[in-house]
Amino acid sequence: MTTLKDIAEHANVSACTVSRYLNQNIVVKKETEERIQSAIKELGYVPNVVAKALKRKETTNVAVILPKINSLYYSEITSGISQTLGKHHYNLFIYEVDNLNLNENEILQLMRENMVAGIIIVGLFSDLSFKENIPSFLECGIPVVYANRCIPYAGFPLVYPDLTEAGKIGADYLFSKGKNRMALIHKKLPNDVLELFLDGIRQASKYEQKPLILEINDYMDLSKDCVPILLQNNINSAFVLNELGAVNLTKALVQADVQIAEDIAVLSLGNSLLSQISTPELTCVDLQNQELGIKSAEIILNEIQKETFEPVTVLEPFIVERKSS
Amino acid sequence: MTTLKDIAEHANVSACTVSRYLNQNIVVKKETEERIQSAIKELGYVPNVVAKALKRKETTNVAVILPKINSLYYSEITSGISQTLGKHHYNLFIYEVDNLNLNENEILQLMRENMVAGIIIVGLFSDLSFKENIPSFLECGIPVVYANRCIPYAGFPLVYPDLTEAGKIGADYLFSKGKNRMALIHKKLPNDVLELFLDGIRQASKYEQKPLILEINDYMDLSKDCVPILLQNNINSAFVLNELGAVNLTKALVQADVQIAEDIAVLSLGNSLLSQISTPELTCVDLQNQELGIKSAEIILNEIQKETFEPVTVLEPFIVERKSS
DNA sequence: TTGTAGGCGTTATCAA
DNA sequence: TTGATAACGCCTACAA
Repeated sequence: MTTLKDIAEHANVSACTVSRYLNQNIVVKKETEERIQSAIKELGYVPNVVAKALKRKETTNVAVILPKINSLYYSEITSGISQTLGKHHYNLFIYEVDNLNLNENEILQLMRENMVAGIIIVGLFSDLSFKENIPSFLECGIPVVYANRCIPYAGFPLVYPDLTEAGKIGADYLFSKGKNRMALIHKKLPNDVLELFLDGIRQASKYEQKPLILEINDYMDLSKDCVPILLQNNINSAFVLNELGAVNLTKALVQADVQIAEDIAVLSLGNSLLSQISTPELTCVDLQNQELGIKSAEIILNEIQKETFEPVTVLEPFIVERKSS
Repeated sequence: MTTLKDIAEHANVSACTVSRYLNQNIVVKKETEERIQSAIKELGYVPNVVAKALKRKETTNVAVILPKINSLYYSEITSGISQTLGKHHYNLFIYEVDNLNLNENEILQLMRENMVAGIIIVGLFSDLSFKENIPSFLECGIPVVYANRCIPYAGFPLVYPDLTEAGKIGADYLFSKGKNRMALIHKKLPNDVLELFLDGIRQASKYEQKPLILEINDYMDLSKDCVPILLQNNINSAFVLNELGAVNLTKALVQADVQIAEDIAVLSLGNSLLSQISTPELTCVDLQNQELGIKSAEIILNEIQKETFEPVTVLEPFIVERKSS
């Protein structure tokens, strides 16, 4: 393994000259530079990032902590993060909490052991895991971004989509299509998060409409447990706050001979491949997952490098019109 | 930051005793052990993995190199890898080649700089990137697993699904449903890979059937460019070697009033959420993506720790029956 | 513009 | 069973 010292000897300079030349673009005599360069090529020198990290007490590794990677939702966010980190020559660690079998303190220990430069915690917007642990992360001097959770600012940077705006533009859109009896369908969202959407819907309807709120779960048969309720209540639009739920509900409606869009419009929250390949293709509110990742990464890099950060970054959702409404 | 030395002083032993106690379970006097333990708790010691890596000249970080993470295909594989690495206390670096803007040599350099313990290269089975570079990885002493590519053994471990078997069981299944005029539809698969499937199909049909081979791409309108061909040729089953392609073809067929399963059976290659939410739900050949990840990780860990490896690991695909055939 | 020397936190070697 | 010492490869005062 070729080291800096080898290069130095081969180029007849000191190790520190090589180091400075390599790291800080500090001015070096032209002739020296050439000698160093050719030594590097000749000996095939590759800097040792680990040694550098030990000395500088900081790595260029950023950890992303998420429930699981194998979902379009999380992998889109991750992709945004990966893009941005890559551009800045940072490496990306992935920690899947669901697979790791570690509690939050053990994960903190893992982060410290590995001297990660920063941590991006990503969850569902209904999920608050790690929130209580962030102060201990910060105490250790590890920058954190808490992504995708809509909570009040509490001392660490937040990045999340504007769920009230999502509710508003969703409702606005459905009303504009003449749909005035809306069902708001969600999958185990806690009340405070649901309230964000409802706020938006109230704004859009000027408080004149109250959507029918329906909670679904993985074990329900939507055909039996959901569609009849919609029909009995003369619902003509369903705003589904869960993309897979929207796809499945659409299926159930089609099965029940409901005309999607004409009879009941379906609007899904989230714009992944799922909405696109559903039959009919789903109109949706795009929450900008990839952008969420990009922003999260930008913020953590700022924290790492400049030690300052935007406290709260809110992403604006938008409608993508397709066939289901 | 508390170091090993601090613990040593606090426990009145030498640093090396602490180190040995922590790492190798080497016998230590009960009393000493207790002193060390309490010092660790009292001072809140967290080992420094970076320093350890420098000294030992090896990290516990494994790099996964893949085209992009935001697809169900790659994220399932990644999830399998992540699971296994996590169990063995290894960390997972993700490098998205499509986002990285680096050529293969630069990526090699990145791996070396970071002293990764091993590399898992994941691609489509039709893609051979990095193949030529693997010898240089190995020269540097970095273990590599080349996952998902069906090539002859060439000195480094391979993990891939048995595509011939996939062709065989797919064809067997379709024949068993009385479908004797098959179209084999693929998306820019090179001939050698296509040939693997065809081999399997020949085995199943005892060389009596020749499927109609059709190549699709992202810019085609399947309704116009594909469905008519199937109808003109009296095709009654479509084996689609691309999951999204299968979903889209199914849509196009439904649009053309073709009865899926009765008129034309659709069989997709790959069993992600896409097949499940398609209408009708797609019968498919499951290639065991997650298992592919698990196996790849197991093999790289063996390479790293025991310096031996299974040369070739082949995964057996199986049919998952749903509604489309 | 360049060099010297010491240390980042850990482990390996050798000796006790 | 334990300790002293010297590295691992790099960076950074400080000095020249």
